[in-house]
Formats: sequence, structure tokens, C-alpha cells
Amino acid sequence: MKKILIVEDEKDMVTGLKFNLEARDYSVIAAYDGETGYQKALAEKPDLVILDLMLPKLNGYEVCKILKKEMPDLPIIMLTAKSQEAEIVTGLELGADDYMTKPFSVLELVARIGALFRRVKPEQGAQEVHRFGDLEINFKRYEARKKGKSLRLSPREFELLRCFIEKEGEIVTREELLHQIWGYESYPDTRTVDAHIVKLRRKIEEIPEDPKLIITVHGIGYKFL
Amino acid sequence: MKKILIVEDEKDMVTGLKFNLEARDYSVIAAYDGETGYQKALAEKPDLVILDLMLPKLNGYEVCKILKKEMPDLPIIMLTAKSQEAEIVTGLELGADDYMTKPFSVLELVARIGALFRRVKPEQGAQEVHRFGDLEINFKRYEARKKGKSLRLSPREFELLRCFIEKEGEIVTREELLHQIWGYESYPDTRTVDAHIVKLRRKIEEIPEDPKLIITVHGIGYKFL
DNA sequence: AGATGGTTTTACATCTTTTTACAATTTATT
DNA sequence: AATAAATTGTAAAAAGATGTAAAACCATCT
Repeated sequence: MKKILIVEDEKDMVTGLKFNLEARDYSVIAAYDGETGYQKALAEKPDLVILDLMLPKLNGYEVCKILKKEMPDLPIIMLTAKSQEAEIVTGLELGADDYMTKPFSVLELVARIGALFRRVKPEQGAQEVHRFGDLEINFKRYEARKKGKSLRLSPREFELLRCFIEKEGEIVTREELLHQIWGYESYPDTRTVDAHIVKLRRKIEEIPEDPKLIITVHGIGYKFL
Repeated sequence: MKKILIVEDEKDMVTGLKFNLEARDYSVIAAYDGETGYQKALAEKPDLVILDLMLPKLNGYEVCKILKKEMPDLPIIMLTAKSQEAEIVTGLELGADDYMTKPFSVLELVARIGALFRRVKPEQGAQEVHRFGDLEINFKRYEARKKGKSLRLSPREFELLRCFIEKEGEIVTREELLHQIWGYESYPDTRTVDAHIVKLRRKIEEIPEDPKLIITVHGIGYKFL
């Protein structure tokens, strides 16, 4: 569901918009001044912002300018009082994607929102984030976290984790790992896998000497979780 | 220079628009009924169409519908007589990208055209401009931006980026890069690629020491995004 | 020639992977 | 149960690959 942030100080306007947009299955959040509007945009990562020009604390121009800098792909629709043509132009050149002059019709606004979403890039590939307890791994971005703190895993360590996660709960043999990660078809004696397991355990296990995630299956290989 | 097609039967309107748009350095062509409008759109491949709703032979709806089918990336701005809200909505759902009700101000129209082109640029047609997060690269013009600020990239750096972007997500080996960019067929030991990678990272990565865009794949090469 | 800006090489630092050697553990055998 | 054999854990050394600053090189322009 698409999330829309309304930044507008007139409460009646907000409730009206909210009602109409929620009726059309958008999730709506609001802010009543520029500053909190800006903060909510960053924190909540909405799919679209409806931004009034006249705002307390930080006006719409400023918010628009900052937002377009920090979140260039976030579409913004500006709301303006009538007949401020010069301002309108500036608004658009500031980076807003569309605007409406008050009073406007909600139908029209909704239609424009639809058009805007249609135009905007469809969301890029599903962020494949895997979670195991307090462990988070994003293979696409090569990022890993434990309790929110980022871990530095080497490529081999990522690959190992990937193999384990693909076969969560099942036993993975050393031969399989050597084949998958190293491409070796047979390698009579190498301790490479074990060495990497040690390092990986040290990074992801609570007590590396008593592992709870990567469990060794004697004579065969390892098992994840 | 951007080419704009006006499909409108009121000649005064056409000459007025033409004058104003040409003053802003657009190349303008016109058609006075729906049918020739449609044909000119196909033949001349304009960058944008301004389309009146009421037209002889083939009305704006129909033209819009057909055009959006055959040239889905061509932006269309609809012109309508006032207070036809339902029609407006339909117009937008038909695929028009924006619309204006008559009488409208030329300043406003120009602003919207600008906004439309800005919006449409990165995804459309020639795909000359590539975007990756807050990064923009135009290979044709040898321009690159990060968060809107322009970067000075050397030719080699552009070539590197081009190779990476062509194979986004896939691994690119050093040998491939040496072949593609340098034309070397085999070069046992050179650190040239690495040296350029360092420079490129310094320019495009947020934290060059912890790159998120150009990721090294130990023993093989690099991977983009 | 000198200045400039990009490119390549060099040299060394750092990081990753692999091997080695040995300790600890498990399994098999007597 | 005791011992031997096999397997795994682990630290440390060795090997290999990459990161990076600085020097050397090279083409172009003035």
C-alpha cells in the first residue's frame, strides 16, 4: 500500500484529504509544520508528499528543496493559494513534480496522484533481507547486522551464510560448500571451510565456542539454525 | 532541442502557443484535427503532445488512447474546456500525463511542460541518463551528478561506469574491463584497473572505504550495485 | 619549454584466503 | 574403559589479492 505524507497546517484540509485518500486505499500520515514534515518524510519514507507552500517554521519551498536533495526520487505535489504564478513556476523548478492551487477538487488531486504513481519507477527489486533472531543479512547489498550493529563479513563469509540460509535446518556437507563456493569438484584435504566457519562463528554467534546458529554435524558437515 | 506537437483546431490558440513555446526554445509542430494529429505523432516522434479534447474527425480521448498504446512513453498534456471534472479524471486515467483547463496561463503551461520533461527524462526512450540512487550519469554528454552536484569524471572513469551499468548486478572481471576499455587482450600484471576504481569510488561512493555501489568480488573483479 | 590533467606504474599497506600445525573432540576398536 | 583413529577447532604463518598514495609518464595546450 502506498504511503502519503501530507504537510499542511490547516487541520480541516488535512482531515478532508486524509478521509478521501484513505478511502482510496492509501495510507496517510500528516505533519502540521515544515520542520516535522521534513522529519517525517525522512523517518517514514512515504511514497509521495503533498506539501503546502505556506507553513509554520519552515515553508514549503525550503522543505521541497531539502527533500529533493536528500530523497530525489520522492514525488512531491505542492499546494498553493491561488494566483501566485511566479511562485508556482519557482515551485516546479525547485523540483516539485506537480502542484495544485487552492481551492482544488479532490477528484482532481486523486487523479493526479494516480498519474504520478504511474509515472514513477516501479519499486526496484525486492530487498532480500533475511532475519534470524538478532541477525540481519542483505545479500544484494552485501550488508549484515547483528543487533543493529553492522558486521564486516568477507565475501566467503557471505557465501557461506547464503548456502546455509538456502538450506536452513538441513545438513550441508563440506563437499557441497566446496562445490558451491569454491567450485572445487574434489579436494581431498583442505581445511579452508573449517577455517572460515571459525571466523564466521566468531562474528555471528553469541558464544562462538558454543554455537547456536552454525552447528557441526560430525563426520558430515554443518547445519544452520 | 525538444519537439512539441500541438493538436488543436482553434488556430489562434495554436499560433499563440507556438509563439510562446518557440520563444522558450522548443521546436513546435501543429495539427488541426485528431486524425492528422495522430499521424504526425507517429511520423514526427515529438517529445510531448499538447492535445485538445474537442477535435474534428477524431476527438482527444481517442487520440490519447491510441497514442498511449502505441507510444506509451510519449507524454501528453490535455487541454479541456472548464468544469468537466469527470472528463478530466477519465482523461488522466486514459493515460494523459497532465491537463489544463481553458483559459489557462501560458506561464503555467510552460512550467508544467518543464516539470513533465524533467520527470520523464531518466526513464524515457534513448535512456541516455542513468540513475542510481542519488547518482545521475549522462554518457552522451559525459556528465555526472551526485545529489544534483556535478562530478568531474575522467574518460576512463566514465568507461568504467558504462561497463558496470551495462552489467548491473553481475560480476565484471578485470580481464573484461581491460578488454573493453583498454583493448588489452592479456596483461599479466597491471594495477591500472584498481587505481581507477579507487578514484571512481572516491567520487561516487558515500563512504569510499565502505563502498555500496562498486563492490569488490575477491579473486574475480567487481560488481555494480 | 612549461603547465595541466589524465593515465599508468610503483611500492607499500591492508585485507582475504589458504595452509599448516597442533589441540580438542568425537567415534571406532579392542 | 582405554586406546587409537578420525574429525573438527583454532591460532598463526604464508600466500595472494586489493586498496591507496605518490611518483613517473604522456599527451595536449599555451
